[in-house]
Amino acid sequence: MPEGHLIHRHADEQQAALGGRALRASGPQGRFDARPYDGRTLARVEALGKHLLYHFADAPAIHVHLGMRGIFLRYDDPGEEPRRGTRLRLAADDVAFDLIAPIQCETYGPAEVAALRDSLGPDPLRPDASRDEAVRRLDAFGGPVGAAILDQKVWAGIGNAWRAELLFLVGLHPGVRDVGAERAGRLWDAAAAYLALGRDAGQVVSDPGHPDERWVYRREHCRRCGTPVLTWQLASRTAYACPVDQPGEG
DNA sequence: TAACGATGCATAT
DNA sequence: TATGCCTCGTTAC
Repeated sequence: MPEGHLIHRHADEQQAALGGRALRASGPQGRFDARPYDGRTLARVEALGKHLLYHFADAPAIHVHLGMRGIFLRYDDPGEEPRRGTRLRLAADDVAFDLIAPIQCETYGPAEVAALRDSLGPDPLRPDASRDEAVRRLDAFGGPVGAAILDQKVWAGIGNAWRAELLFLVGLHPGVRDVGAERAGRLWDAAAAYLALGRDAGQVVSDPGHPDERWVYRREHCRRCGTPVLTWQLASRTAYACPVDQPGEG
């Protein structure tokens, strides 16, 4: 489930629980050497799109990407044994967070942190994101809008479920190529609003009155009009669209 | 209980 | 293009 809204949720939760505290760090699985971090103070947990950065005062950052399978487990008793395969445990005296099956968990020096920031477009959940820059990057992308918003260099944090639902919400077919500044701006505003709802709810929310429902994502029929949902491959992922509510095939 | 696909993407081929 | 992540929910058997 880890699209950007859940990464931000993890960052917020772990910042609140662990930020500013001296931590016990361990790598039970053996694939990540956590010893340099044991006893260090965690300055800040930061989300950038689907990436997490753990900043320490006197040590390089830790970079984590969950990929599709990565998860965090929270233990309110840090004495609990980590389950097999735990890549990283960060613990205070009253809580522990275990990282399982991430696609990336590694030490990042300042240059790597800077390169990561450079590689990502604006993140609709970050207060420092520029709407103008987001519109510029989307408008400048040559291909279909459904490929653009999955490209993390264009916007950071959107995944396949949000692609489907956000494009539905603004009535835009994923194949449309020349979105223009006005529609790009409306799509950005929807992303910022709905990802915030999703972060707070802990799931994709595309209809606040029915948070467990989707409009087209992984549906047979459009939830609004009942027309069969079209599916095809776009940017190596399954795209979903209602031909009635999202006209204008690219 | 097993198979399968999935909300991601780095890495190998 | 294929595969690997100590995964998970749903579906099929």
